[in-house]
Amino acid sequence: MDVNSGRELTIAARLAGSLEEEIVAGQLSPGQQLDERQIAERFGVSRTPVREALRQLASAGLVEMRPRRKAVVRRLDKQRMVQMFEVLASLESLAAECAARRMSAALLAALAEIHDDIGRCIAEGRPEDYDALNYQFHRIIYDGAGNGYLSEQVDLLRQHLSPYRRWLLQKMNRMRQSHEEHGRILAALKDGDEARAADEMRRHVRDDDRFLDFLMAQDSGDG
Amino acid sequence: MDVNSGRELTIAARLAGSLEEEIVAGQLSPGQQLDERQIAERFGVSRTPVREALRQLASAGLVEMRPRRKAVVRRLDKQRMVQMFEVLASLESLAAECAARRMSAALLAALAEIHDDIGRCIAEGRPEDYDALNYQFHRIIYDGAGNGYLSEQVDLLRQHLSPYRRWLLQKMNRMRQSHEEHGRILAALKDGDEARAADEMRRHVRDDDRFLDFLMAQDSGDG
DNA sequence: GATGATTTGTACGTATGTATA
DNA sequence: ATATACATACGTACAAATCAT
Repeated sequence: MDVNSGRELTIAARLAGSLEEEIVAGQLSPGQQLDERQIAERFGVSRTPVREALRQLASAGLVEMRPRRKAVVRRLDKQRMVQMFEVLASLESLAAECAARRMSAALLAALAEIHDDIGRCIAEGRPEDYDALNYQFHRIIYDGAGNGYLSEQVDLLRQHLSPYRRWLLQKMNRMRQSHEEHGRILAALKDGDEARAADEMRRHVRDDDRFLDFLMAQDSGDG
Repeated sequence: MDVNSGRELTIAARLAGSLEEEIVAGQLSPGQQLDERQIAERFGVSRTPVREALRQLASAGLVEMRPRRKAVVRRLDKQRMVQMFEVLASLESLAAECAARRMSAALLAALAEIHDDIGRCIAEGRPEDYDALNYQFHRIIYDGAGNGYLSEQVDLLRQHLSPYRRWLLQKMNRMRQSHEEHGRILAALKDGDEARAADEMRRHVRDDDRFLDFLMAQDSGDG
């Protein structure tokens, strides 16, 4: 959870982490303005570390900063979101491909276990646990890919998309279908079939994309 | 060159751009320490915007900042570099795949022209122009992919790798082979063959990767 | 459109932590 | 190991620009 509490980081770094969490969790919603002074007061610090944290988040793509304007939580339009899902699908697909080649037996077992957990979570009607378990499923595949850089990038991208993904999953119950897809990915990994693993994963993530497309066509899109 | 001179950006933003250019161009080499005060003096500003610029670059992955230490230009170890090339190959492959589907005839013509330019550049022995032309070749494919986010991400990744790529190309003459590979990519795009375009592109970028691997095994690796 | 209030951008001083003799 | 030198981290002050009236 609070990754920063242990080590003695700078205030700016802690702020960046906290703000990032709030954005990802949806407490700070896209389009919202971020007042430096207000944030500084809220955290009981001066504006200097706040500014540095904001600039860091801006560089990470979570907020937008224009020269003399308030920073705002970045608002993704439909097109960009679809584009990001397209890239996410490609990266996850790469991860699955690498994992099929390099994944350890232990990790594979852990993956199977998470898959079962998700199955139980759905059967017993506890959708609130789904998000975390789903993340773990994918996370294990990143780890199994043995590519730390890929891991970081995919993680970042998922974080950026998470506010919207959450909204997506809230509105429609895609969990059942998603779980079946997980099953196919798992099977491909067990077989060590790189191409099939990559393909199933790409399809899996792209289904989320199509859903999003469908949903945003219903809600009148943003500005 | 100085993209920022036109608009009225903040000093911090200008600094971030300038420092990024210097890092990418190799004027600031990996591992080098960045002294806030020294940079501030060099650009004739105070340390505040320098700090913000450094934090931005840190978030972008170009420099490393640890709490009370000097910021240093990020030094990529061999393993990480290989991992980054692996991701780059995947993203470029995705771009080629999308481009095969969506690329306009005009862009395709431009691509063919650049390809010929590169051919001339090699034939006439002007290797100094190669880098820029090579970048243009790839750049046109990103544009043709019609995915702005992908474009940005690939661009960023190439920038991060460019110091090492430059060193790579200086040491060995891979241009001729690279040009042949470009030819195959171009042909696949003309045929509108998504799978082949993606595959050729992945192979093309991975060849750079293997080269790097080979080279770094010769020079005694860094610490 | 002009003016005042608010907010961002930059400079600088002090405190705290790091490296070194 | 202690102390000295030094660089960073943060806070505060002021200037410049934006927004609202």
